[in-house]
Parts: sequence; C-alpha cells; structure tokens
Amino acid sequence: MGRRPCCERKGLKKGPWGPEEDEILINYINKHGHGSWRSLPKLSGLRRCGKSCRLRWTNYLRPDIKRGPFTLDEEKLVIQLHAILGNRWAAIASQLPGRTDNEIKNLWNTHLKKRLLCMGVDPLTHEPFTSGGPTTRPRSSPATRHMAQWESARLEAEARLSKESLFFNSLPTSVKPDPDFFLRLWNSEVGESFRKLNGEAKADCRSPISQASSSTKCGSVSGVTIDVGPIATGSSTPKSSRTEDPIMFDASFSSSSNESEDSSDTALQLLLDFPINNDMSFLEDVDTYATPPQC
DNA sequence: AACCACTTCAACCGCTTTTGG
DNA sequence: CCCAAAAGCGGTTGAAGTGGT
Repeated sequence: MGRRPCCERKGLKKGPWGPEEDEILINYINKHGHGSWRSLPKLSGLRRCGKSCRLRWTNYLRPDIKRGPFTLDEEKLVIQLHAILGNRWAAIASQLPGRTDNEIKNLWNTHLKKRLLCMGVDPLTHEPFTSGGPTTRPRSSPATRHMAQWESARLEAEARLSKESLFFNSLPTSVKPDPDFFLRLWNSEVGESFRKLNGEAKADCRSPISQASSSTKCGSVSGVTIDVGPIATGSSTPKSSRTEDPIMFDASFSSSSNESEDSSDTALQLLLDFPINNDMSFLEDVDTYATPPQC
C-alpha cells in the first residue's frame, strides 16, 4: 500500500495559481488567519490542497515578502550562511528578512552555485578545487579553513549544549540557545563588535576573548546586550514577521557552570577566529566572472 | 520566422519533525 | 509514552521565458 495522500486529490486543482485564487486566499487569510492549512481550502472555497495553499502563501503572497533581485549583500550573506549551515534553506532564509527558503534555494541552484564553480570553489564544501577537480583533496584558503573550523566547532558546541539541557532548562526561556544560536550570535552586535575589534587591534590583540579573561587591553564582552533577531541586510528593510527574543549575553550566562562557560567561550572564540576579510570580493566584480573562459 | 537549447522559478512530492489528544 | 495528524523542509520537476542560430 502506498503512502496516504496528503489531501483528497479528487477534483483538486494543480499547477500555477490564478489571480482569482490568489485573491481568495489573501482575503481569507486576512480575515481569518490561515488557521489549519488542511481545512483552509474547504473553508475558503479554494479547490486546492492545503499544502499548496500554505506554499503559495509563504512563498508568494505573504505581505512581508520582498520581491525583486537579490542585492549583493544578500548574495554574500547567502554564501556565507551556506558555508556554515549547508542546505538548510529555511535557516538561511530566517536570516534574510523578506526572503523565502524557496527563493534562496533557487538563487543558490541557479546563480551562486554556478558562480562558485566558475571561481573554482566547490559549492558543497566551499573549498577551492585543485587542478584535479572537486574530488581531489582541496587546498584550503584561510577563509574556507575558518569556515570549516567554525562549522565543526559549532557542531561540537551544539552537541555539548544538548548535553547541558538540564542546565539550560533552568534558565528563563529568553536565554536558552536554539540551533541557530551561534549563527545569531555571529550576526549580533557582539559578533560585529568583535569583527571590528579584531580588525582594528589584530596586531596586538590576537584573541580578544582570551585577552578579556586575562587583561582589559582589548575589552570585555561582559554585560553586552545583543539583539539576536534577524539581521537587516544592506538594502533590506529591518522588518520581519519572525520576531526573536532578545537575549542578554552577560556574565551570568557563562558563569553558571564551567561546562557552559566552555560552550560560550567556544562560541566567542569562533567569532574571534572567524575571518574578518572573507574573500567575497568576486561577488562585487560580477562582470569579471560572469563569463569566465572555462564557464 | 522557426526551431532548439538553456535558464529560471513556482509548484509539487515525499520524507522528517512537531504537535496535540 | 504512543500515535496520528499537521506542518515544515529540501529535492526535484516542468512550464514559461530567453537567447542563439
């Protein structure tokens, strides 16, 4: 016996949505909210599967959708996030207000992947190809090495955090890390301040966090309030329907246990070690790479 | 103008995860 | 805790659009 269909197939319309269907869906959701997607088609009078309605709304009709081409900043961000998160399109989309996972997935598959390939960068690993191609051992650039270090350490820290669930369960919900914790930390004011700090004082401040623990020369992170909500990219408007609880990153967060101190130290160390100057310059020089000889 | 190859992206499919009884 | 339903997610498809010959 095959899989039970997600909805009653008989008489349901498939394929592209018409303007009148869009209007019905928009009007219904504006009036009643989407409620249960499964029951929405019946209630609204649409002859569509609930799943199809949800997809149409979330990918196209939602009022906070930002249409139009991706900006350079957005493209850079997608590449950076993909290096960290892989094909977790929904997680990537959550960092780009107004963009959908489907849109980002399409952008990646149609543009960015090809551009990376043309640049000699493996879109899967974000490591440069050697002359032998993608299957040979890649030669890491500092930026891509950091990407890999970041990801492996992030996974390690995540695993540790899951072990520490007892500790975190005792915290208020607003300070509990979620799977995107480190990503949001990186995008936060803390991440930004460290990027700046690390850039300005690299010569005499190898690692601000280690300095912070032993000296005040390079500053301290204690007591910094970070807003870990979705970032506002270059030209995007800072609105979002997905609001995130701001969290306080302060001494109390990391001093409650040695284990958790390790975790937050790991996260901050990662922020510090993350390259300030990701070599994304190729994106800004699109013409140079739009038609490379081998592509 | 007609044909073909290629690209793009909205929509679908089916698997996984979450939720609620 | 278990199970079914619902929602979420990522991979894939195919129609429409575009450019080249």
